[in-house]
Amino acid sequence: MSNAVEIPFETTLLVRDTCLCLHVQRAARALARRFDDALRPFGLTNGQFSLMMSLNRPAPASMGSVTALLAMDQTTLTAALKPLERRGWVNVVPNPQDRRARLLSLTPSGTAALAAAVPIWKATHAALEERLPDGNGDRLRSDLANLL
Amino acid sequence: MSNAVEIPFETTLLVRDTCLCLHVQRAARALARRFDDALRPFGLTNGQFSLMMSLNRPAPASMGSVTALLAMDQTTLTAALKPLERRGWVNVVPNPQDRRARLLSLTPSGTAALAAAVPIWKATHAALEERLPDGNGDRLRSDLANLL
DNA sequence: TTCATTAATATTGATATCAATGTATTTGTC
DNA sequence: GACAAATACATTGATATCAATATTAATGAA
Repeated sequence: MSNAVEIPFETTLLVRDTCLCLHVQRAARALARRFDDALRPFGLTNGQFSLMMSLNRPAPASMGSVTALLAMDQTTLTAALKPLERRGWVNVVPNPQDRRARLLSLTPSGTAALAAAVPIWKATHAALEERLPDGNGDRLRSDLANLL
Repeated sequence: MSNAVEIPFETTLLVRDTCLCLHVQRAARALARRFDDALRPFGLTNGQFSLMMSLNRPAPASMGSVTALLAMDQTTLTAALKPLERRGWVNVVPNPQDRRARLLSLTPSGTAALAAAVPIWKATHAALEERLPDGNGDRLRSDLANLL
C-alpha cells in the first residue's frame, strides 16, 4: 500500500494569497528592515525604538504594562531590556512597593538617544503612510487592532 | 549647563497610536502566537507552515524564489531550513544546472506533516477573518501589500 | 500566623531575524 | 581561455521570540 500524500497546489495558492498570518509576518519583516535601516545611524532597531518610546512616561513603567502595550511575551521583554541596560539607556530597578516587580525608565542618555531618532522616525513613517489609500493608515491600524 | 533632553509625552502617544511598524510588529507577534498554538500539535510553527507550504510546488523551488515570496532575508531562510531538514521534512540539494543554487522540496513525510495541519490552518484562519469588517480580509491584505 | 495559591519576573533552550562577511560558481568581456 | 564582476548561498554574531520551567514575593484562607 502507498502512503503518498498530496496537497493540491490550489491549497498552496490559497495560503499564499489569503493567509493573514503570512501576510502580516511578511509585512512585519519588510517594515522592520525599513525602520532598522533608518534607525541604524542612531544605534536603534525598530523594536528598541518602540520599547524605549513606551518608557517615555511621567512615571516608571511596570513590565506588565509594557508587555501588554507591545503584545509581547514577558520573557521577550526581559531579554530585550538587556542590551539597553548594558548601554546605559534604560534603568531596571525593583519596585519598593512590590519587590517582585520592576520599574522601567529611560536614563538621560537613553532619552537623548531616543530624541535624536524621533525626526527620522517621523520622516520614515510619513513616507510609509503615503503609500496607503488617501495617504492614511487609519483603516489599516483599525484592521490590525481587530486581530489582537 | 544642562544636557537634559525631554521628549514630549505627546510624541510617545503619537508613536503608540500611529506607528505602522509598531502596529504590524504587534499584530505579527499576536498572530504568530495564535497560529503557533494551533499548529503545535503538528510540530509546526506558523513560519514553518508557511515555508513548507511554499515548497508544495510542481517543481523544486530555488531559495531566491522562496525568500522573495516570504519577504525574508536569505540568511534567515538558510537557518529556517535546518530544523526542517533535520526532521526529514525538507530536502535541500544542489541544482545540477547551477551548482551555486539549491533545490528545495518537501519529502513525503514533510508533505504528510503539512497535509495533516491544513484543516487546522483553515479553521484558525476562518475564525480570524471573521473578526474583520464584512468577515473579509481583502482590504487588510491590500493595505499590507502596499507596505512591501 | 502559617501555608497554599497567585503573581511578577528570570532562566534555559530552541528557533527566527538580519548585518557583515566569506566561499563557490557562473557570466561577461577581452 | 583568462579574469573581473556578478550571483547564490553559507557562516558568524547579535538580538528577538516564545515555551517550559524556576524563583521570589505577595495574597488569601484557615
